[in-house]
Amino acid sequence: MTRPTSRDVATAAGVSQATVSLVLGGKWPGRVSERTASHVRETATRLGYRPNLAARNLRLGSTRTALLVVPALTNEFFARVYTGAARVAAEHGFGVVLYPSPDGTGPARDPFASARAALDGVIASSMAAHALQAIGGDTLPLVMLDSDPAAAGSAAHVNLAMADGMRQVTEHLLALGHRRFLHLASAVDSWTFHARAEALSTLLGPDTELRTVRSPLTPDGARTAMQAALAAPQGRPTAIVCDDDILAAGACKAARRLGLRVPEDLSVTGFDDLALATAVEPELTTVHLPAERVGEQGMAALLAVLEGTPWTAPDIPVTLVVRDSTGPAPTP
Amino acid sequence: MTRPTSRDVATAAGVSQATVSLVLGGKWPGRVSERTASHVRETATRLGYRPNLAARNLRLGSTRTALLVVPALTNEFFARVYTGAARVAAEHGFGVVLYPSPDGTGPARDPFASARAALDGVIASSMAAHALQAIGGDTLPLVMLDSDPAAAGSAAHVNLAMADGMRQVTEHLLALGHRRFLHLASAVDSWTFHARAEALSTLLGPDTELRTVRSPLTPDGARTAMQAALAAPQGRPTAIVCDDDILAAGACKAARRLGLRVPEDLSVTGFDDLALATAVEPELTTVHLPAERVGEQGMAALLAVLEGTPWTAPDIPVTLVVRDSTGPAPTP
DNA sequence: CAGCCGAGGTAATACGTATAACGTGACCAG
DNA sequence: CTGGTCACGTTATACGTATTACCTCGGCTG
Repeated sequence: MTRPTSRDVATAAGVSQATVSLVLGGKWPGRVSERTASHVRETATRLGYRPNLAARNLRLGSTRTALLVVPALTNEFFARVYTGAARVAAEHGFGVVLYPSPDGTGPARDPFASARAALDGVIASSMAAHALQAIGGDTLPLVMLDSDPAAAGSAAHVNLAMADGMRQVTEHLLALGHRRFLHLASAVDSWTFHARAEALSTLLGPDTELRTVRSPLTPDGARTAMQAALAAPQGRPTAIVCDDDILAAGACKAARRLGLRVPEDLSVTGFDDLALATAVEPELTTVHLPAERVGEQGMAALLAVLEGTPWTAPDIPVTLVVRDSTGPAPTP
Repeated sequence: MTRPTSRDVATAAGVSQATVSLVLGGKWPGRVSERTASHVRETATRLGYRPNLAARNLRLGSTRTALLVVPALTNEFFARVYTGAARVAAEHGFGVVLYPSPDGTGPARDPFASARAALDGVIASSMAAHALQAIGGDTLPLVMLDSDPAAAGSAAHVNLAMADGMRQVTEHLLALGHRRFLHLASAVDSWTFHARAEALSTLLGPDTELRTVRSPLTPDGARTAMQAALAAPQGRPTAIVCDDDILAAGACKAARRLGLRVPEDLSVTGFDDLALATAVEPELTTVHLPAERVGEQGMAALLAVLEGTPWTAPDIPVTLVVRDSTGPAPTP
């Protein structure tokens, strides 16, 4: 009725529990004869034996499980980060369990208890990193994703080359003749967005104009923000640099409602390169962020930390993908 | 150096380990004095004590952890299912760990080992349900999502009212005067899509025309499928019923490339009501599927099964959301 | 024939927790 | 003064596994 234990297998096979453990653990070269080994294996499968992970974890003192802290999985970017992390984890016999930190305000409840399993380490996305440290996450090996390198201190971190991405955006737009910019920025206050904003303002020359509007990461948020910004009496921006494809899509829509054509009257760029970017029309010019690679490197970094190996890696490169939402600046 | 155990707390507080366990477990009304209880609590926090989950799980014989098997998290629908399941789980002190079954072809590797923790139960989305049973998932309490009620047998299942959703779609389109339909169906061979196809073909009257084209769930897939279908010499369909918003968005795009306006020349409907549906233009008329509720009910069903309570619930209702991608059938 | 060795196993133990079963005084009733 | 009860804890044990240390016995060496 109840699940068979290694001892059940042992008695059924007429050997000791230790032998079962040795055989199934693959630790029997020279300790157990081939004959009994195969007999044990056969008995185990016959009984449908599955090792009790809780017991094994207790014994080994390690669960081979990492906690990934992300704001929201419904954001495709983080879903892809998870996918990458889970893949690398699986290759090393690790598992990944998720802790969604609501609204990027940091963990609402104790993530270490919420993860029902004991944890070997933590991978935290930028929005939650410091909040996590405050809770005491630093008692566990920690890897931070897209976090301020200065604040990260000694902790391993995996960053995207956000500033370089912004450089590619501005160079593209400047080459197209744009001089009046609107930065449609995320309302979330994380290093990622801070780094982008800073890069943008330093990259633009003195003969340019830059306004910034912050908006929640929803299409509606983008639309209302845009309406306010474009309705302003003074010279309209000709290029909208958005922190996110969702914002960019909303911006395109808002522009068209105001009678502006994209990209003829207005150029729009995004970040992330979500599936959305090629689903809308015009297809978005956007900075492709290799989200899976962020997850992969995050997990790789954690594995390195767990082994005691020092871990460093250059920022993950990002590339601007030019599509149909950007064009030459309109001539007045 | 190493993490403190309950025994460490006990010696530090000058009591026995059992007392620590009782106090921290909240089982001390009348067994421990208020004075020592608070002293123990204080010592525990001072030492930064965290219970070893592996040990607790072993002792209790339960991990309060469920496995959620879904095809891919990057599909917003399943990300939302997870979110709902995780919320209800958290309310009951449960955790949810994910097993992404690649391509809906079923688990590639043993999911029970991949989940590094012992499991209390499994919630499997339709695509993987039977594959899961084949592996031996039926040794664990099982809840199936969107699976064939006939095949589900005695297992608890949570289904969306797909047939009713399709009814709403067809009624809407028929009322608009459409008679020639194209079903842009998913290439995935699951009950969900089978149920929809069957519903569609039985709901359409004899004076109508229905063709079916299957396509992978990507924008490009939809585009090529559409091009083939609309280029056909015989009478073009005036309404495209898509199994998915992604397909619908692709269909709209393909139509426009062929010089057809949506919805004036061609009506398009979707399923799911993803964020995409309101991001594209025209905004999609689509069947809203309450994905979070699927997750919530799935978890609730599992909790009921674990308690031995019989669990049944009516199909989760779905509602057609009429937006801008459907309109009156063109008059020839 | 004593001694030894290696092959093939087994017995014992620890991991950290939750809980059932069992003290132990103090205080009070008889 | 004795027995009982209650308040407050403690001792002991089990969960299922991995691993260390030990055992046994046949064969081989000297």
